[in-house]
Amino acid sequence: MTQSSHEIQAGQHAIQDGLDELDPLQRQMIDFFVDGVKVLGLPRSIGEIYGLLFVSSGPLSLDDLVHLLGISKGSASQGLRTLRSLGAVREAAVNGNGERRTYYEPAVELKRLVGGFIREQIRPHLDSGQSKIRLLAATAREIKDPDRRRFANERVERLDQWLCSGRRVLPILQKLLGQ
Amino acid sequence: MTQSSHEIQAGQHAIQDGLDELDPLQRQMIDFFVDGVKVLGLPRSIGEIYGLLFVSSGPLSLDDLVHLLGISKGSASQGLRTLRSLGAVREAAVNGNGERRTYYEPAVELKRLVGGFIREQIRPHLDSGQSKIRLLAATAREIKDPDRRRFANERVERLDQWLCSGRRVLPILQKLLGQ
DNA sequence: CAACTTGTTCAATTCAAAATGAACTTTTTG
DNA sequence: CAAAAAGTTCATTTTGAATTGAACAAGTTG
Repeated sequence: MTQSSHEIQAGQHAIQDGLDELDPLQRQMIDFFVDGVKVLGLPRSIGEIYGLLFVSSGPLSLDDLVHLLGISKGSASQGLRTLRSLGAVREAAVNGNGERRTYYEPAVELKRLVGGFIREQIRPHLDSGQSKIRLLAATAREIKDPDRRRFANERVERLDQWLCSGRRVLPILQKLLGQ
Repeated sequence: MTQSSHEIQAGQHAIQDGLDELDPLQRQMIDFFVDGVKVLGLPRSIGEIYGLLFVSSGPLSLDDLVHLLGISKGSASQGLRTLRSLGAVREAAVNGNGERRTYYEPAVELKRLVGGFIREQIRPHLDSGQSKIRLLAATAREIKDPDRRRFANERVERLDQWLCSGRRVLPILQKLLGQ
């Protein structure tokens, strides 16, 4: 009786892998998140996965996602990895008896989601931006012509200000969304 | 003497359309912005255009961009359109005599850039999100089973809170970056 | 008005990112 | 230990978005 539980878990699918034994609400919600993650520059499959978890009242396994969404095991695995790294899903405590697969449920607190996104997607870019600015500054210093050099320095300085503003704002943003 | 001026303008190119008579600083800066706009989900060409304008001490015409960056007239035109709509680029007052083409210079105040991005890219998504949530709410109301309906309403309500938080934060963000 | 110049539009093409699926590792269990 | 289940990895394929380029305004000039 290895696979008895996932039928009970969220109660929405049979064994066949047709991609659409989803009810209207589930589809709408998935669409919502597909669009949502696109805005954030994340792949559609991640929106589908998170969306389905978000409308489901119980946790789902990788297999559930594969069957219900009709996506490949590869996509599901990678998608879950990313969502885990963002802190957008967590492993659900396994209720079951001799249950070996892991079940996932969504993190639904905006604070946590925003925090994860900032940590994983924004900060790294700010950091790499910072180091690119250092290189730019070095290159600007090499310029012979004084006028051109002054102008270049001005612009590099401007970039630096932008990044600083960004850094300053992030924690505030996080705090404001965490109310 | 229709094209005498653009040589003087920013002083960096001959008539030939080789894509790289760019100096190291220009290339580095363009790379910086190519990466930057990718994060924002905008196409590479837009990063190239804005980046080149940003390092140039004088305004540039569409033709200048085409020649210096080695991109098509189509890309340059579309890119400029987007940048204009974002308020990231403005037409420069034409100094010249009988000059017919328009020259562009970058907006370099973070406030303006962020403002344009919010107005053009974020707000529309928040709005369409809002209306999708209304549809979701309607669908949720249709659910027969009381428990499932209650859960669905909870989740839809949660989404609504997210969007509200987003709306609340945007103006604050804008103010903070506009210091 | 005919020959240019400047810029836009949009169907066709190109290309990078995402999805697939088969091979692989690890763990379980009879 | 063999067979099966759960999940990961990664080379190939797919697909959607960006880019191209040719056709098309619109405006200018002799």
